[in-house]
Parts: sequence; structure tokens; C-alpha cells
Amino acid sequence: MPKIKTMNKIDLIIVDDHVLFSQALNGLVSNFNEFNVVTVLNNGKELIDYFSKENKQPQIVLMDIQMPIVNGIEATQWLKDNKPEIKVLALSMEADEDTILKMLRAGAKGYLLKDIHPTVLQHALNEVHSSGFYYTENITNTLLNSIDKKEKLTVIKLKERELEFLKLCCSEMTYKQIAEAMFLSPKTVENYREALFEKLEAKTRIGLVLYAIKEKIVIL
Amino acid sequence: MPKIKTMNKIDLIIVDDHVLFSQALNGLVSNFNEFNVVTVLNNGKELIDYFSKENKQPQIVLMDIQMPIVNGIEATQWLKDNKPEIKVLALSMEADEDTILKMLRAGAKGYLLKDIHPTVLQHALNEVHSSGFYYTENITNTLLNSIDKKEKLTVIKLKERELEFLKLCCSEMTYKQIAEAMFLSPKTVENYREALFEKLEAKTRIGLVLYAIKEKIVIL
DNA sequence: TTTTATGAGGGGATATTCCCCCTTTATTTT
DNA sequence: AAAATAAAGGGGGAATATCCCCTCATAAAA
Repeated sequence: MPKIKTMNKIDLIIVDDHVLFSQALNGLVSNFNEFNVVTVLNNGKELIDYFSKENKQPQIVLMDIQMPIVNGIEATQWLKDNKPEIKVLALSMEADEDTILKMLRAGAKGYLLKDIHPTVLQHALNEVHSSGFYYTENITNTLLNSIDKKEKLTVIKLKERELEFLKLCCSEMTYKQIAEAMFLSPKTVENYREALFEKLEAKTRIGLVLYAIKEKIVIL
Repeated sequence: MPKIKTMNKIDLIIVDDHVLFSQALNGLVSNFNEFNVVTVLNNGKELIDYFSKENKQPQIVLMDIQMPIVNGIEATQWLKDNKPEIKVLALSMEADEDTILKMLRAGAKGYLLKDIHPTVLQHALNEVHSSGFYYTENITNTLLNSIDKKEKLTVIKLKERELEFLKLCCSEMTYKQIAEAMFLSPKTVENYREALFEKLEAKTRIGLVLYAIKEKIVIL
């Protein structure tokens, strides 16, 4: 039997910090005979380092999102800025709108969840290579949802002092104590309270606390 | 060349809802020549169903934790109760104390994170098979930590009605409105409030809210 | 039979909420 | 340059809501 030619295969790089997954994925993708895994990297930093050393360029990067040091969003942005011809296919566990949006804005050509079937991955890789993109119904729906929400979203802007006050609200301090902590008169903190009630559409201090926690302004 | 014998291999089952991962893992483990992947299942329910149909029994189950329908902890508990001779090796992304503890209590013989190197997995599988368990340093440290904490932990028990009240507290309802919602007199909800203040060491309603969110009694 | 869970109340002290009102200092707009 | 606006700080007074005691009744467990 002659040697199998690999020259016509599509080169790709896997970036994922879960070594077990990335190694296993390596085996899986290597079995798709139209693809060739050039290397497996552990995070975005390694990807950036790779391109500053190597001259070889893959056509596709299979990119995880949550990774240490340089995450998938940052790495994708870097590729868009520095190697725009390389297509990034995001491969993540997170299905939340915010993450998907950030990833697509950073330049990802597709977004897959890790619970898909291997054949879907194969199809997606082929599509990304031939058409340049691959969007599932799921992702499209998320985008649609996001557009609907955008109207009332308008990203509420809080001033420094309001933020400080809001954080203190998420404690058992009374407003009087908060006033002391902020070196203000109790009457001034009432102003902050009223301002936040309006901005955050809250009617009680509980509402402020709920908002702060939901928006991760305070971490429990 | 003669057929490769598989009869001396150690049979194992993979349970993981991330199809891409489980399939890839399948390939990986199948390459370890001392192991044979009998089947790959998507969640704990499928595992339980499998044993009610099949007579074959694997020696090891490689079990993910967060899965739909029946999760890894429940499935492991089921195996302990129904197939105690099968060894469960947990394979998860969560490294939080609570999850690890629950999994080990449910009978897992080891706990690996998904960011380990394939060789570690291979070693762990061998150890679980030969020694019956495999605990990493990581896990041991977590257990030690947990013992230190236990003194002040004492797991606060809340009654049904208290829980109901606590959830309602995490809204902008006044106690009067909560009373109406619970079909109680405002004075009775005051009793619940006082009882929770004592149990949860809170001094204000904010304290209750903070506790409820921290303990995931309410999800935002 | 005493404890526990549940439901209800009185009375009072603080805290919170919700209106109004004000000054001073920057930053924009006109 | 003058005027308008925003940002930061402070206040009076009043209506509720919250908090903190303490007592009582009943039914179901222990």
C-alpha cells in the first residue's frame, strides 16, 4: 500500500485548556479524512505565541472560550486583527447570549456547543472551509432574541459613587451606616437611593440588591 | 495477522452528555490497549436503562457530573445501590468542594478534572481497576479543607414554609404582600422572619436575601 | 408529656420610602 | 460670555415598613 497523501487535507489547530478533551478531539478530527490537526494548544496565549514562531498557517482554528491567561474571545479578536484569513470555529459549553455575541463580534465564523454529535462537527468544519461560515439554528435564534432585547437594554450607566453605594446596599448596613462609611449625610445617601430606584426600576432596597447581584456588581 | 483478542481487556462505559467529548473520549480510551469501551451513554437515565436491559456489566464507569435528566451524582448513587461491584470514576469540570464531596459520598472511586493529560486518565483507570480507587492530591486537599470547615457548617435546616417565605423575601414584596401570598396574617410572617434571622444569623431582610442567593435557594 | 411546627396578636422603636426643598461646582450649550 | 445642565452634597416632614420584644392557641410528634 502506498503512503497516504496528506497534502490536500485542510489544516486546523485545536485550542482548548481541557487537555483530555483537546487530545480526544484531536483523535476525532484526525479521523475525518479531509482534515489534518497541525497542533493542539492549551490557551489563547499559546496560539498567539505559535504564530509569532511558526510560519505555517492553518485554515481553521477550533477554539474553546473559557481558557486561562488569554481566553477564546481575546484570541479570536487577535486572529481577526493579525491573521484575518484564518477562520475561527468556536466550540464551547456556554450557550449564553452574551458569550455567543462577544465571540461572533470577535470574528468567529461559527459557534458550536460541545454536546453536538461528531458528524455535526465534521459538517461544520467543511462548511466553514467551503462557505466561510456555519451558523446553527440555535445561534441564529439567539441573535434574534438579542435584537428584541436590545431596545430596553440600553446599558444602564452608574456613576462611581452610585456604584459604591450600591455595593454597600448589599450588606446588612442601614443607610445611616452607609452614610458614615461614605462620609456623607444620611440625606445624601437617600438621594443616591432614589436615583438608583429610578435608574434600576427598583422600588425597594431588595430590588437594588437583586440588580447588583444579577449584574455581578457584587459577587457572593 | 490474527484477530486481536479483546477478551482480556477491561470493559468500561462512558457517560457524558457532551456528545463531542464522549465520542472523542471513546476514541482516546479505545486506544489505551488495556481498556474496551462497551458503550457511550448521554446521561444517568440512559445508564440506568442500560442495566435494566443488558446483562453485560462493565468494570468501570467513567461518569460526567452535570448531565440532564439524571445527573452523575444520582447515577453513581444508583450504581452503589444496585451494582456495587462497578467502580465509578468521576470525570468533571467542576472542582468545587460541594460537588466533589457529593460525588465521593455517592460512591465514586476517584475524581478527575477534564483538563488532565490523557496519560493521567490511563493511569487512573488502571489504578481504579487494580486498587479499587484513585485519588489525586487535589481531591485529598479538598477533603482536608472540607473537614476544617465542617465545624461551623452544621447545615442549617429550613422548613418548607420557611423556605417558601425566604424565596418571597427575595423580591420587592412587602411582608404584608408576602403574608397575602402565603395566606397568612402579617404577624405570622413576622414569626418566620424572626426565626430565619436567628437561624441564618441575619439582622435584616437584606441578610436573608444574601443567604438565599449564596445558598442558591433562589436563582437569579 | 413535653417538644415542635404552625398560626396569630400587641405595642413600640427604628428604618425605609417618598414627597417636597436647597446650594455649590463643573461641564456643556447657546 | 451667559445660560443651561449635570453631578455631588444636604435637608424637612410624613407615611409605611421593618425590626424586636413578648404572649397565646392548637395539633402533631417524640
